[in-house]
Amino acid sequence: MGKIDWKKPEDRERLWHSSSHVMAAAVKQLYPGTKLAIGPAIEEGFYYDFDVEKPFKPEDLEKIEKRVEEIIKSNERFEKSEVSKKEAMELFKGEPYKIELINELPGSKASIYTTGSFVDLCKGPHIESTLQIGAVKLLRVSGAYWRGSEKNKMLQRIYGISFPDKKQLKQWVHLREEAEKRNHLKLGKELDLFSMHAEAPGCVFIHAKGMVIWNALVGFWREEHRKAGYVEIKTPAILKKTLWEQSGHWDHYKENMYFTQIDGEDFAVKPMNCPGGILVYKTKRHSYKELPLRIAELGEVHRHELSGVLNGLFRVRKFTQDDAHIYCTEEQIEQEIGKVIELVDRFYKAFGFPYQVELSTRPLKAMGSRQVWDRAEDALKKALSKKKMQFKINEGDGAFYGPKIDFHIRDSLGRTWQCATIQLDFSMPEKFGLEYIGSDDKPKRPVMLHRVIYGSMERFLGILIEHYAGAFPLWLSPVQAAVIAISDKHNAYAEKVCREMDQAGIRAELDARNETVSYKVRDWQKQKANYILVVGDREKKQGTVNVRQRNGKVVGAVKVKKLAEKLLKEIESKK
RNA sequence: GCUCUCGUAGCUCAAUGGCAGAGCACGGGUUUUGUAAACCCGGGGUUGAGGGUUCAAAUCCCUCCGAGAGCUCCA
Repeated sequence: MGKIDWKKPEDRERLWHSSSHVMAAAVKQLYPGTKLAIGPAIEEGFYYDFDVEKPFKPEDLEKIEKRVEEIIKSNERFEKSEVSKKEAMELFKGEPYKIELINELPGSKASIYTTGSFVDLCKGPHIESTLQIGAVKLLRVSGAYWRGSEKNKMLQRIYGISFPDKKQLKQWVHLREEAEKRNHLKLGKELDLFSMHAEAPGCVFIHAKGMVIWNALVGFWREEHRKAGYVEIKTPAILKKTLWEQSGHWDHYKENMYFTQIDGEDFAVKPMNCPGGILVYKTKRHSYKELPLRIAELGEVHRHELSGVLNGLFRVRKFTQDDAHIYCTEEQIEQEIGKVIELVDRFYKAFGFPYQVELSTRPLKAMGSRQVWDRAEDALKKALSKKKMQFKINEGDGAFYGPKIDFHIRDSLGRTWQCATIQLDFSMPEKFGLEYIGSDDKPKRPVMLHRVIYGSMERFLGILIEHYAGAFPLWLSPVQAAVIAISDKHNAYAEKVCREMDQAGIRAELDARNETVSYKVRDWQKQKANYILVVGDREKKQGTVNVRQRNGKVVGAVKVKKLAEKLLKEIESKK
């Protein structure tokens, strides 16, 4: 019997796909009326979709898992055979989903796999025997639409994962528990960074400590944008319906917008910042000499997302975009894209995020001429190539008004997030009749570039919490130094140290509580303060603090001034 | 929006039809502390909301609200 090579993706796929068959077999044995849909291997594990009368309960999963284990032990072989479509139809009589699939098969044959008494329509490949599945765990059950369309019936999907041996399962479970410890909702509560309330579903309440991180992010953002030649504006949240009709949001985005009436007139809460920004652009005549105009806005937008898609800080209804709109000539597109790419790279390097780039091109229903699109796509490609960027092309995935570049960062849990995006827009300038005066004294239409880097401040904060597991680098950390007085005799000195650190520009917090040193050290360690400074008689006499690093290492006595200098350097380095 | 699961003190959780509890946190006191939890005492609840079944409901049923995991969606 061949060995499963865990490192080979194709072997994992064989194992998982086979496991899904075994699970389907178990379900069929336990619930004979069940209709089978499909059961593929996925990135991590497998699932099988079932059409059942009653949805599975968690207890059912245990039962199914037990039966799966029994089937595995019985050493069933995976046997492939080819039958005619007609035979297949006969074989899968009473399985409407399989019949639908058979009907769509090209040619006259169908490939089937038999495992014991279980038969499935399947191309394979599979493992040889169920004995090769060393350990299985069924993870969860959820609804899933047949063929992924909400118009179809909702089936019951069971997710699972399997391994060649039990030890690997144990490791995997352990890893998952570790990952769960960095869950941003949990850490957000423990570290007092933010909260969410039933009174405002999908909205975030950012606490004082969370705001420290937020402001550090904004500070970095402002500094980098200033250096990159941006100016910053602020536009209102509530704007008249007529503006949204003009921008096209009324037609295309109404479902996701919040509305209100004031003095008998309709208003909408902005879901995007561009129309407001455009009004600012239009307050005066612009010359070609001013272009490119880079106008940034930390814009708070509201989008009425479906209740089921809300997800902690990752998907919210009210969020802050680190938006910017660049108005430029067509000739300037390439250069401007290049500059945005550089900016994005600088940001992600600062946080240690690896990222991938995707380019989305002209969709079927596109606005503007093919030539303009070709030039625009060309400009995007050239800008990427010039930066020696590897990128994936998503044909036809662009917005209707222009092609776009997306940046996907990978977080510590291995999930990818689309954060930064650069979108070319020929549509808005048209709709709003934007102009600049060219060197020939004739009015011209500028191209508009929409871009974000963090994407959403709220989501980026969530990603950072998990990325760093709550242990923020010094420049972002809410409490950079906690000063612990050994007894209340030392409170005055501790307070002095705290003040000195504070005046040097370090976020220091005094802990003069009537508790033991151990208690306070433990507390600050849990709060992930970067440095814990213990002061008692010795330190008071020498004008020092006793430094303990976040990793638990006690460095020893350091003069207050020296420590402040060292920390400032560390903050400066953003490490 | 759809499917499943969940909602008990500020937090983490217990109580499975029969007196709503524990630890932490919080308040008061003792203690004056040297690097991951000192000790004693105390306050704290319309069990998410509303309705129903029952002699009796945190527990069973229905509706609503909220959350989590998925599905669908994602300018």
